Parts: sequence; C-alpha cells; structure tokens
Amino acid sequence: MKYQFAEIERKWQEIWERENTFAAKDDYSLPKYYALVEFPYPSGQGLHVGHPRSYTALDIVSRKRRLEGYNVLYPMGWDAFGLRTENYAIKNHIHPEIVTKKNIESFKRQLKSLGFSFDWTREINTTDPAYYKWTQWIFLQLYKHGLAYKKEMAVNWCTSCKCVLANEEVVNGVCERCGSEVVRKNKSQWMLKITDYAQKLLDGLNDVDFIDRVKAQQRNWIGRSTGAEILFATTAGDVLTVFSTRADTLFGATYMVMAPEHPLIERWKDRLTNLDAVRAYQDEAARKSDFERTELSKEKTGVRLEGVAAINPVNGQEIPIFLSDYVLISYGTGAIMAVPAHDTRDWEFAKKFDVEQEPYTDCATGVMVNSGFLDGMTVEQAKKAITDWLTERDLGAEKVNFKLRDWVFSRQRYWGEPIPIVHCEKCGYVPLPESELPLLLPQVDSYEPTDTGESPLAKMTDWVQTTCPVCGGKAERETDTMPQWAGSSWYFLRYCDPHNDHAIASEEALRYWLPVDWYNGGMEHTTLHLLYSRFWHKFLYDVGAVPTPEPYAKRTSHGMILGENGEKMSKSRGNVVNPDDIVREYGADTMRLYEMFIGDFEKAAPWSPKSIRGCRRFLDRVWTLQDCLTDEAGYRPALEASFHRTVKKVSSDIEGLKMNTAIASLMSLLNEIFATGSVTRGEYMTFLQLLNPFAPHITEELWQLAGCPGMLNESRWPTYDEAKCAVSTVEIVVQINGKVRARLSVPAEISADDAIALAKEQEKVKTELAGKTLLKSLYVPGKLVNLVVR
RNA sequence: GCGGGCGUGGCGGAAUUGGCAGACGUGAUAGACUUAGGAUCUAUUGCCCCCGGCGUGCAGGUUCAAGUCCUGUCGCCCGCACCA
Repeated sequence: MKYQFAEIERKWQEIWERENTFAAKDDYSLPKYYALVEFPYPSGQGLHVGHPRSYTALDIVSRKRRLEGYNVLYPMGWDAFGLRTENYAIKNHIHPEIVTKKNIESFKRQLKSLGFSFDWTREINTTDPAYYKWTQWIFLQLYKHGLAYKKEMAVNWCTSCKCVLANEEVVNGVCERCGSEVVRKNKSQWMLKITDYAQKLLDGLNDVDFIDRVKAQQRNWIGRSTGAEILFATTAGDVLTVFSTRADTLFGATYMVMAPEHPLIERWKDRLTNLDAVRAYQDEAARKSDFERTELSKEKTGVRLEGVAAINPVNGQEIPIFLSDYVLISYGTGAIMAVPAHDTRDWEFAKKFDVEQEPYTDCATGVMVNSGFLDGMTVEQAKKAITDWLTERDLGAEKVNFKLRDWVFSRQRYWGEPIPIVHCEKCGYVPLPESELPLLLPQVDSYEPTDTGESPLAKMTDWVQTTCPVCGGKAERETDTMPQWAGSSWYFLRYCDPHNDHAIASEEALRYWLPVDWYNGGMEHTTLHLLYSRFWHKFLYDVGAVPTPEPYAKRTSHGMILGENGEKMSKSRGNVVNPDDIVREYGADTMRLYEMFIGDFEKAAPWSPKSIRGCRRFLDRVWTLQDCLTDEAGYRPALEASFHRTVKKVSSDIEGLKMNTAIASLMSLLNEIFATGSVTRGEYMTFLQLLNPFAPHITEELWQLAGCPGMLNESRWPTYDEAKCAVSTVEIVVQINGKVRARLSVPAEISADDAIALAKEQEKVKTELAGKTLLKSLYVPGKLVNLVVR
C-alpha cells in the first residue's frame, strides 16, 4: 500500500480537532509546560514558509513534553491590528475588520494543514474588543502610575504611512515597514516611560535563559554607560553641565559643544554677539531629517558662540563653546566637553574649527600626563580621583546614562486600540473609568490617514465629543490609537485564561502557567516586541498583577528561510515559496521534517526543493517499515545499543534545538533497521515515538495500523539506559605519530596495556615500527591507540 | 567605531567539545528493474602525481594528537551607530 499522505493527514487533523486532543488542562496539580511562538500578523499574503520553522520547532518540543507527562500549553492567536491591513482596506474599500476576519480564516486553515498541536480553544485576537479591553486596561494602569504621559516633542514621522514611529521602528533613517523617508515633526504624543525600567530590564537579563545574541542586543539597545556629570561655570553666570565617560580627560577639555536645541542658548541670546549666525545654524539643524543628520556625518558642522565661554573647573581656563549637531539633545545633558586628543569626533571637529589639541594620556604607558594632580595615574585611577575631586566641590558627580528612549505610543491611524483617555478643558487629561472599557473603535466611513497628522478618528465628531468622567463638562476623546506592539506586549498572559471577563487572567492561572518556559521567535523582535513585553510585564509585576518578574524563562531564535537563490524571500525577487504548494505536493509531515532538516536552526538557510525530496523519501521508507514488522517484543541485541543511543540523541537534540541532527540520527537508525531485513514490534514502537513530534500524522497512522495500544500521542516518551548505549565491541584505530595505520576491533572495556599490545601485533604496525624507537604509547578508550616513534 | 556571529566537499550541513574530518541529506557517476522514469533498488562519490600523499580561508604556535586551543592575518554576514 502506498503512503497516502493527504488522506492520512486529513484524517488525523480531523480527529485532533474533534477531540481537542491538544487542549491544555485546567488541572493545576499537574506539572506544566508553557511553550510559546510569536503569534502571526494575519496578512493577506498568507503563511510564509518562515512561520512553520518556528512553529514546528516548538510543536516538536510540545509534543515531546506531552509524551513526557507534562500539561502543555502551546497556544496560537492573531496579532491583527496594524497598518498593512488598514492600507489594504483603504485600497480595496473593505472594512479592516472584514479583511482581518478573512485573513485569519485563511491563516488558520494553513496552520491546521501543518498539524501543529496548538490549543485552539485558547485562540485570541488582539482586535477583539474582549481582548483589547485589557490592552486598554493595562494602558490605564500605566497612566495611573505615571508611566504614560503626553508630550509635545520632535518625533519620527513616516511620510508614506502618515504616522509617527517609535525609535525602534526607524531603520537607517527610513520606515521599518515601508522604507519611506522619515522626517522630524513636532507633535504631541502619548509616551510610555520605558526608561524608568532601563535598569530593571538590564538586570533581569541575568536571571533568564536567553540566547546570548538576544541578551547582547538588548543590552546594547538599553545602552547603559557610567561616567560623570561635570558642571562648568560660564562667563554668562549659568552652569553648563556635561556628561562624560572620560572625566579623567578633563584637563584636556579644549572646548565645549552643545546640541543646537540646547535650552541655554535662549538664556544667552542677549550676550551672544553672533546671534544671527547661531540662529541660522539652529534653523539649519532643525530642517535636517534624522537621516540627513546621521548620513552627513562625514563633515562636521557648527558655529562658535561669541560672547560666552565656559570655565574649566580644574584650572580656571576659559574655553570656547560651540554649537554642533553631532551632539544630540536627547542623550546625556545635550552638551559635551570636547577632548580632541581622545575622541575622533572631537578631533574631526577641532581640525575643522582650528582648536588646539594635546594628548592627556601617554599612549605608550597608558598613564596620565599634562593633567595636574592626575599625572602618573592609570585611566581608571584618574577617573575615580577626578570624580571624587568634583564631588567634594559640588562640581559634578558620578552618573549613569542610558541610550534607551521613552516609547512613542501614539499612532495617527484607525486600525488600532483607541487610547482610553479624554481631554477635558477643565481637568486636563482624564482616564476613562475602567467600567467603560472596552472603549470600542467606532465605525467610520473613511479611515484614510490625513496629511495634517491627525488620526482618521478625529473626523468622527460624534465619537470625539464626550463628557468628562470627572466634572461632567465638555471633553474630547483621544483620537490617536495604540501601536501594533500594544496587543502583543501581554498576549502570553491572556492565553493562560483567555475568556476571563474580570481580569487579564485569573491569579491562579497566571501563578500556574507563568513564566513562559520556552519562547521562540525572530531576532527582528529583540529590541521591539521582546523588550516592550518585558517592560509591560515588569510593570505588571510591580503593581501585583502578575506573579513573576520576567515573562519568559527561555528565549531562542530561528534563522530566516531564504529563497532558493540565497536571497531574502520576496514577491519582487520572485523567490517566494507557498507552504500550501509544499503541503499539497509532499504532505505536511514532509514539510515539517524538511524545515527542521534544512540546517542549523539558528542560522539562515536557503530553500532547496531537492532536499525536500530526501525527507519525503525518508517517510516513504518509514511507511514500508510496516511490511517487515515482526511480533517480537523489545530490541534485538544487534540493534539495542543503536536504539538506546538514538533515544538519547533525539531527546537531547530536541532540547538543544538541533532538529537537523535529531532527524539525521533517525535516518541512520532506519538504515540500520533495513539492513537487518526486519523490525520487531518493540523497535517499531520506539522508532515511531521518536519520529512522532517531527512527523505526527504518519507515525500516528502507522501506530494504529500496527494495532499498537491506544493513541501514540497518549503514550510515554521512550527512555534510554546509559549503560546500554555502549556496544561490547568497538573499532579503534591505531595511529603512528598521529597517522592512521591500522584498525582493529576490541572489547569495549579493554585495558590500555592490552589495547597497545594488540596494536603492536598488527602486521602493518610491525613494519612501521621496525628499526625505530618507541617513545610513547597512548590509548584513548574506545577511540584509538597512538604510538609515538622516532 | 561598538556589539554578535561565521569561514569545512558541487550544494545544505555533521564532528561526543582536543582523539578516525566530511555523519545525514542532496547532487553526480555506473549498474539493476522497467514501455518509460524527475519512481525504486545496488555500488561509487573530498582532492591528487592513488601500495603513497594532501586536505576544515591564510600564516605561525602549543600538543603524542588541532576544524576545535593560542597569536597574527584576510574575507563575509547580522544588529546598533555622531550615545560623549
């Protein structure tokens, strides 16, 4: 009988669906395991072959855990708000809600066709009012704790999306989503104070099992640096404060640089003899987009402030002050002391503006020179000495700075969660009472974005005009919506108790399921979703809403699947592979197997249609295994060690996400079985169990066809005996001076002396040794004998 | 500039962490079975001047033994980037 994959897969998918086979149990006495993959954005393009790479990997982990006796939660849902849906809706004149519904249906069909063991009873959807009620609720908690605030500021404005972007969404000066130019625009925006959590987000990384590159990238993005703030008196009387990580170079500070937006300029305007030039420079800097400001970095620009100078606190020297946009208003104090001898940027600027320079550490010895009382100290000693000196005189202090900026949380678009705040003329910003949640997204006729930077909701005057919950007077609703990252910042909590009307999830459910035991997702989310959700979670922990300080105990990340030509898959490159086609032609089991066999899980891998055939051939051969099944129980002696080893290898490889080698070892085992011409029932069952997480349909079918007890998914994961992994006879090699000269079979527990003696008896070895002096003999148990001669 | 990573057959990739380099799979070659093969089976398949030798980007070093450790060097990928 031929392997009828389509029929088999349909059959088991129907059974799993009908019986809710993979629903997590609410029995909190069982050992739990919470496996999580990033829920997809249900785009109109449908499932990408990249999705199943992550989903299959954790499906394998989940299926193995169930066989190991865990109560497994492996949920799925939809991150469905977002611009692409909105833009599609605008273009095709369909309401985003309808587009979303359609896309979800099609995504769901695709996911089901791959046989993932998701608990569909816990499916969630971020656009569902019953869900976003709680997204809004969390926002209100943030607001009540002073972590959400509205501020007029220069923001990143995408000219094409007509919407502001978070810093994390601007990539190389262009919009992460559409690639259009991003300009600076002054707008009043809702902000989330993620900076309050900078230190906690950093510290928390020490307590979680995230792969190193994720930790490194988050640390980098948070960007903690320790230095000192130094107060410079000025000839204008005001104090100019700078931040420096090299306070030890203070003696070498030859000039100061302030960001063009620095507020002190306004106070100094009457003293500046070249105010026109200063104003002109400020205007010039303000007109530049972020992109220009960073891209045109080769040539430093600036202007000297005539009429005001700073005074170096260590020696009383007057030093000039410049304005230059290479100093950022958003970092540190917006002003620096420039030490051209120790900073390439300062040096470039000094060269152009002709400021003197001289080194303040001896490059050869690393010891301070030309630095008064610091001379002779190392850099580290000098940093401490100068900071102490400044602190004693109230001229400065040690200071920690972060690169992390607050999170711009407003979006001027329709398809997002309404922000549950009203603005009252009398009371200012007023949060909606929690009883009024969810604040529903109103039905609008036109959700086109506007060029003025107003949200489409602003046109809905009936909706916008409301009354103040505090004073009952006239008030207006906030018309901006939340960014797509809002719904995904807490979705893993909702899975614990997805239908709860009274809370994000019940306390018991959260206490039982959290933290997520294993979370796999894309590297592209490391400084976005992953960081944002850790922030929300830490906040919820601080207010007692969740029981763990970190949401995810373990985080791994998969590499991208590239097109056949090694380039990123994209419509324009014409190298996109549709998972539906693969499932139709080869079956879901082959597809799953191939995506795991494609290469190192963490690395990018090009798609190869040829290699899929290899996985299909393997399953075809597995299918024929039933033809040579005998009624014997247990493993035959000749295969016993191989089975124990394969159980060990597959078990540990799954834990280490080394799915490619796990599959390779199963292929090897199958080759070994076929070499014997038959398979015992005991061998057959173990083999099917080991393969089941990878290829669940064919294995369940073969299990049933062979009349094995119950369902495979209800059986127990095979165990191995370390002692039985060893074979009684091993082949070792005999090396002379490290070169292989002979091979021989020896008992595994042979002594070193016996092994060496045996090696010396080999004809080949004898001739090689003739007339030479044996200097040393080594035996590496089970591996080799090495004879060192001269 | 800072941070992370990588260089192994025609290709994707293995290598118990210092112990037979190239597992497993593709592809290729030859044969078998076939009306046929993009099916299946069998054999071969790192390279060469092939009873021997050479081989993990390159050059050194440590070691009985190096893809693995050390020093230097070249090249590639990813993230951040005027962050003081």
